Amino acid sequence: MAPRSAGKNAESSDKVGVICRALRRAIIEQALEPGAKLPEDSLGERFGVSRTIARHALGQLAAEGLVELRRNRIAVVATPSWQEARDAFDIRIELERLVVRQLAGKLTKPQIATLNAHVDAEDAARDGTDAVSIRLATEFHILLAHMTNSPILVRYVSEVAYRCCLTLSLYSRPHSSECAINEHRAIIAALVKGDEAKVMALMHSHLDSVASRALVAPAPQRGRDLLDILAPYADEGGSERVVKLPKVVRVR
Amino acid sequence: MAPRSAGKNAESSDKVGVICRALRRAIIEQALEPGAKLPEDSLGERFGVSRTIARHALGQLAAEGLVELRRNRIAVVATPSWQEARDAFDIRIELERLVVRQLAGKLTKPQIATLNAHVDAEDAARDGTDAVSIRLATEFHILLAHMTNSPILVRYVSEVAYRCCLTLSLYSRPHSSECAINEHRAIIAALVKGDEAKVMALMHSHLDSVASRALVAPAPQRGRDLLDILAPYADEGGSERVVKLPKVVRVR
DNA sequence: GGCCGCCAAACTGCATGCAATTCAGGCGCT
DNA sequence: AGCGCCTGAATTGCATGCAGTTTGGCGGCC
Repeated sequence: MAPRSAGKNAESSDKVGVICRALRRAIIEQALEPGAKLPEDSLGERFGVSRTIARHALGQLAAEGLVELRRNRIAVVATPSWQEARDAFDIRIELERLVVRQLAGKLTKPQIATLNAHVDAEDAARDGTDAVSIRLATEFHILLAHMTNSPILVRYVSEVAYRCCLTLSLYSRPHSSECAINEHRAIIAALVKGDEAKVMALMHSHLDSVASRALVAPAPQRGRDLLDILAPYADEGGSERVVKLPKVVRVR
Repeated sequence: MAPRSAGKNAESSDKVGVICRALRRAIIEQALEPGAKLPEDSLGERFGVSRTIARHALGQLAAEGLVELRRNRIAVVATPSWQEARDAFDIRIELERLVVRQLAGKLTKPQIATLNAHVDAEDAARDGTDAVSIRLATEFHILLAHMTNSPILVRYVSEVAYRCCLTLSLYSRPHSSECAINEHRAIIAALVKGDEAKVMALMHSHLDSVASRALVAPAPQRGRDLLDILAPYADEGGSERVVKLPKVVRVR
């Protein structure tokens, strides 16, 4: 219970951080869809900074996997493959099991209140847009991570949760949030009760159900995926082996 | 076994990537100790690039937790607290259990050969410097992660493994590698045999033993830790509440 | 001697400029 | 009409320059 460093991470007080946070939020609220272009100029202009800063922000987001950066090409919002989405959920399950394992029976009263308040907010937002519900649902998990007081865990859970959001907006159109909210409440209850095994199982099944609701089919063909299919053949090895094909595929 | 995208990540073909890799390696080989200063100028000069690029590289490494970036201050190699070290190992254990779970019984012959060759290399390096053994031991784990063909898993395992290296160089001076090598061999054997539960247990105990060998004591006082102890009291909240104290503490 | 404040050097924060590359659309050819 | 080339506009890669901040050491003062 001893307060560890809740330290601000590297990006939190400068303009780069502002841009990162704004873009992250735009991405998880699906205002920016996967594949959306992010030119440095436009970003810089929009946020009132120079390209240098916008570029740096894109670098950070790329390191988090939210943005794809290819040399000499416009940055785009990442478009994870179905398999990557699945992988992200697998990792997320393990990380969040770790979170609730550390938290079981150790929550303070104010923490419990905070969690309940958050779920209430999720409830209240049920008749709002999907974007907001998704964001709130994700933030619930990040909130839990924060309560471990482990900056590393916070970072990884946040990142992977954002990535999962991204895949949700790619592979699952309808978002039914009521059940998720109930599951959140169940998790809080089990955490308070301190039943470690139970809460780990709950979290597991919660995430697993979100994942399987979202990632139902391997969906080999969906939307603009032709390039994804081609990608593995094109980017193998270090030496820019380029697949030569007639320019048939056109994105957007 | 279908080959997924083994895609190069964002940083791998430009000068930024070169600097990042060089610094990462220098850090895990302890050529750069925790706390070492990394001025943008010097880096740029050393690598023949401008400050802009060096700065960008530092940003990436900061995102990975290897470097600490404080506004208007020289970047330094990260100095994780003991608790952060412990957290990193906890996360690492979960992630690597996931790795070997995915890999159990699914290794191809060439993969097995690669792994064996690597452990042989570890063996051969036993009478070299500690730095090299540590690096090789870490690379064994990253090699395993690569074989899952999951770029996300590779990224997280690599990051957290590097962080653990960093803590090793902080909190544990002597490095006994023989047992680690044997444990690596045992893991390979169990992977080949396909015994999922066994290999997960092996990996768990392997990492746990490394961790407990390294992080024996809570070590509240060790080296330069005064600042770490003070940190939680100083950096709480967003608004730069600075602890005012006579300049007694001096680092280096 | 020890402590405080000041000042120059060092360093970062950021914008801008130039070269190189990619992109898009039009033109000519078949 | 369809296909390919070619050119200008858009965009990135990177270095440099300037302004603001920190650092560390020197001199003065107690």
